[in-house]
Amino acid sequence: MKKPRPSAAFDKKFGQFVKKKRIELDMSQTGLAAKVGNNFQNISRLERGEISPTLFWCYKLADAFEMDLADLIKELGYKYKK
Amino acid sequence: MKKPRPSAAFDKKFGQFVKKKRIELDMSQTGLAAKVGNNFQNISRLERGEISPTLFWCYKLADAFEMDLADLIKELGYKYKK
DNA sequence: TAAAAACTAACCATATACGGTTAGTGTTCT
DNA sequence: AGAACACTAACCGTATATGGTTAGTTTTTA
Repeated sequence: MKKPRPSAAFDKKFGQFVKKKRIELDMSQTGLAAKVGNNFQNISRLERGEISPTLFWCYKLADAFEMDLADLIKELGYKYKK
Repeated sequence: MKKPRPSAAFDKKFGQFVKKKRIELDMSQTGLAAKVGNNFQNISRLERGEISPTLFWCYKLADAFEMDLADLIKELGYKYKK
């Protein structure tokens, strides 16, 4: 068993949130990928919490969801505690 | 001349914003690094726009600044245009 | 002025992200 | 049933991030 990234729990929660949003907007992973200039494999990995998205990535996601990143973050509601 | 990352302009702006915030709060790069569990070299790289921080990273930064990430993003005021 | 601290910048090794490919599963549609 | 679509999951090669080291410059402090 290899050790998880420090961001593992956060990434998983964020991925689930993205998936929920995407489905609410009736988009496929392929469709979302096209909007953010990425491929559907990475969308899949993101939603499963396998990767830690950059802030820039998240901006493009928010754009695809037609909302401000600040609002997306607020909706996510994750509170980081050291 | 090697081609810049697509996020280059964004990263630079974010880095400048972080630097401004850090100085306002009278923190050194070393001090900030300690708060976010990182090293000062990476803070330097971040501020110079050399790297593209993960969303998780940004959460810890916001925490070090004692503010919500959503508010930090709002203050940054960057609007991504595809 | 001299020492200490802060920062930039290169380099290196390792970890993670990324893009693409292939394969397999499940669902929907005709 | 068969075809098309959506998704997961592995693999591989390349790019980028990360942590650490070293060196050099600027700024602050004594």
